[in-house]
Amino acid sequence: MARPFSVTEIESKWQSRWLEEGTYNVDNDDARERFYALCMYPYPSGSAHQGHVRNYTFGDLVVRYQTMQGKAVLTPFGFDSFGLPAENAAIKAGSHPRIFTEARMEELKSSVLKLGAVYDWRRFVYSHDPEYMKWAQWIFIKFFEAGLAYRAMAPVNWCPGCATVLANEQVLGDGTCERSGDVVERKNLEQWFFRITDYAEELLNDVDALEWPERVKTMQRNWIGRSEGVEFDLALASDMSQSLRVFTTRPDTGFGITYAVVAPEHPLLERLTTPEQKTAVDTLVAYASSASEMERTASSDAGAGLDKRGAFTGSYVINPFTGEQVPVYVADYVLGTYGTGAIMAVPGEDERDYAFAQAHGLPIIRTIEAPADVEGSYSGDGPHINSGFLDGLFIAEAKEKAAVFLEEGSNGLRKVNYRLRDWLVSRQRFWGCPIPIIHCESCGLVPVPSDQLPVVAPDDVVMDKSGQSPLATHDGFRNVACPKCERAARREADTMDTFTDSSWYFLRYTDPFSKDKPFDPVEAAKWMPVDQYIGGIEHAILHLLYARFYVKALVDLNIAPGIEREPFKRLFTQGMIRLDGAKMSKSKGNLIAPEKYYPTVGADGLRVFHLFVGPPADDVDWTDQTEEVIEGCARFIDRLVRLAEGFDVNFHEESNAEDLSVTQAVHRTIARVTTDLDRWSYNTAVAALMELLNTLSKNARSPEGINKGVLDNGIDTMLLLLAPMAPHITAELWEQRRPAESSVHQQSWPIADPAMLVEETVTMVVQVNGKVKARLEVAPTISEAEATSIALAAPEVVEALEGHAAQRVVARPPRLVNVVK
RNA sequence: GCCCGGAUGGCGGAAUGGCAGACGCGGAGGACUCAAAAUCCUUUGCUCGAGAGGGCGUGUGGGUUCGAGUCCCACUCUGGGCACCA
Repeated sequence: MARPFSVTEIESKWQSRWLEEGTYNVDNDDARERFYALCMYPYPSGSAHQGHVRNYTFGDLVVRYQTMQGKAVLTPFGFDSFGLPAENAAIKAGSHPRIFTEARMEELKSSVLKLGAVYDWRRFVYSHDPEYMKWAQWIFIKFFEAGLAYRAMAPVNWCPGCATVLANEQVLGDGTCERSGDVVERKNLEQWFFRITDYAEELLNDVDALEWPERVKTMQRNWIGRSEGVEFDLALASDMSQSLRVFTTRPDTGFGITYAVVAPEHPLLERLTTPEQKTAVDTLVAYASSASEMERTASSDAGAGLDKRGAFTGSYVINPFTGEQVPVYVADYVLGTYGTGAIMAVPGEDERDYAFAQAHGLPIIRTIEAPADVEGSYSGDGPHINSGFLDGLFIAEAKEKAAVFLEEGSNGLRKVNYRLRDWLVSRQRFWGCPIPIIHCESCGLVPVPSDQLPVVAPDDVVMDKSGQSPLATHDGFRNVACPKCERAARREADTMDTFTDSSWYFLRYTDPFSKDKPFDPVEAAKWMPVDQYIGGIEHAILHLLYARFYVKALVDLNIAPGIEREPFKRLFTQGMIRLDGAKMSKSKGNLIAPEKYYPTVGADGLRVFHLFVGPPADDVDWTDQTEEVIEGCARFIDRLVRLAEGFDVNFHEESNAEDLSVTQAVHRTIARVTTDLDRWSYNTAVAALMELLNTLSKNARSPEGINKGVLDNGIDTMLLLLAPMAPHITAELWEQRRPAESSVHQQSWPIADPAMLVEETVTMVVQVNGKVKARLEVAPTISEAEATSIALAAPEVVEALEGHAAQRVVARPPRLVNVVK
């Protein structure tokens, strides 16, 4: 494609100018209104892929647009540079993860620069920077001292093929390892946790006020999974002084309890098991804790449809509602980690209990009248039956009465439970931030003194596949004197989950200059919360939840006093790019590198494509047609260049009616593009600019020509409106046309003149029975009576009425009149 | 199974309850050219018709309304999230 200008020359000229002049550097004492625009902290995966391009195109548009709106825009960049892929690559090549990571950081940085995205590079932050690690560890210690970080035994995901522990997100839905495909096993190890559950209630409540996509908010709510219920005791039939504590959200169904179930891990299981049942129970427990654990819980099938394996313990408990004895089972469908690890089972109203009762021949009693066509359990509302003092009541009222009953007689306690678990933050990996704790036999867990931070892993570590942290076998690293008693002690060998790094980087950006603290709360408060956060939907739960937790905790620990408790005011989640139906990603190897477009359509052309291809939130299918659409976007830029350079343009002196309508179109476009950019409708904003270009060029190329001032104003306005989308060519053309003025990017965003938005005439549609019969040019101020009378007088309407009188006339001046025959 | 989205020309997509298909891609025709590319112009939902013009049309079936792509009900298909959380 021959283009009317040199893409590479112009783009590299402006890119180096923005970089050298620090055009988008912004100081913390800037007097303008502030705006914090942020794209999610990227993992340095090498050169950018189209997903990055899309992300940074949107982010850069926001930065440049808000700058033209007169704001001081904070636009930082950095890297989430710790992580397993670099470690695996290093093991394979016998190299060091830092070498891989830093090479890839350079690649991605250069990709981003070639896209023309602008940042305040003085604020550059990356996770494996010792300066950053120091404060990451300092925060960990603060969490530890406040009891927010603790150690406990926990089951972790172990991949036998990779001989390493995996993060939850690396385990696929079917319980296999995303890399090797092996079935992931469960191992019990002592691990570090953050007490995120302390914040469950606040994390849930604060979701409501966030300006986030509704589906992301829903996903967060579901993940936290709040449920209200009652915890109470089921007395053992053999010894009424002993009891089994259970949790239920449906106390109203208590008359339907026909058995109870404890989890295989339940501490009381051994005592509940009678000698005759011991073999059956042991078999079940062995099965539940076996290597195929993940196969048991993870399934593509509905949970209730899974096999309901279980065994009778030999013991009985008393149903407090009926006084009857019911058997206690052990079953793996009850989780040891939720509620009390034991349940009352009500097969009549619970799907899972029903399946279990069917499989084990246990009685099923309905306690709510179900519609006639319901087979199996019924969880809907209805009057209670077979329920003594609850008979006739509906769920809400019955729940309340039943709760009071349990409170009075069975140690009942109303309780709220969450699905959310504490955050397991330790990783047996090398390429992460070391946990700054020393294990001392006499002093216990001792934080590394702050003057010894950061704890940095030594380079001469052997990274093998033993499965324990490579740091664990490095004596130089591990052996250390206890900071308290100075006796021989050992350093923690685990590193932190990389999600901890991305949980506060946006705070460090606000003040990366502080040497004596992670960030100055006063400086951070000037910028926080982030006004516009932009990223992929894949982070809808984990990253966003963790970062929200971090900020709340940092405020409460007085590390970030005065900062908004929610870090991200507005979130936009872009759609993903798909190739042949699969998400485009490095790991799938189905990338279309943006580099190939820079010499041809340029960054501007590629950016306009990403804006124009469809709604920013929607997924993009990369197809055969895509290349042609990208070229179409470059063609749009070329047509603008030719028009701006006066190619084939005719002028006339006096300004005429056509010129006025062109100027009106210019102002209408200002109004449309502005509202479109504000509501993230970038595809229609580009369409509006294409339309304006069509109007300008049509008039300028007509034999009568156009008034020069009108055309110049039209082109200048287009350059301003297009500047955030195609920053290079607009800067170049602006400089050519107005060499004495400052850059297009330093201009104010244009404002539509309201007088120019008023049209002299509008087309009024006249319908008969909803079918369009006539179009009339009328004044926009036309009255209802006037509109009605000229509509009825229109020949097409008279004809359509065939002499009948109109039954009814609906007039919506000035746009429409509908005559009902 | 539960919870969210989505379904509009050949394709990507536009449309505060008021002219369906803006804008672009692709197609067709033309201008320029020895020719091609590039560029520019015209045209392009389907269908009947020589034409004027008519009929049909936003996944399906109902409903509300003078009027529905848009609102309501019931489905179908499709994408995603969660998934034995009591």
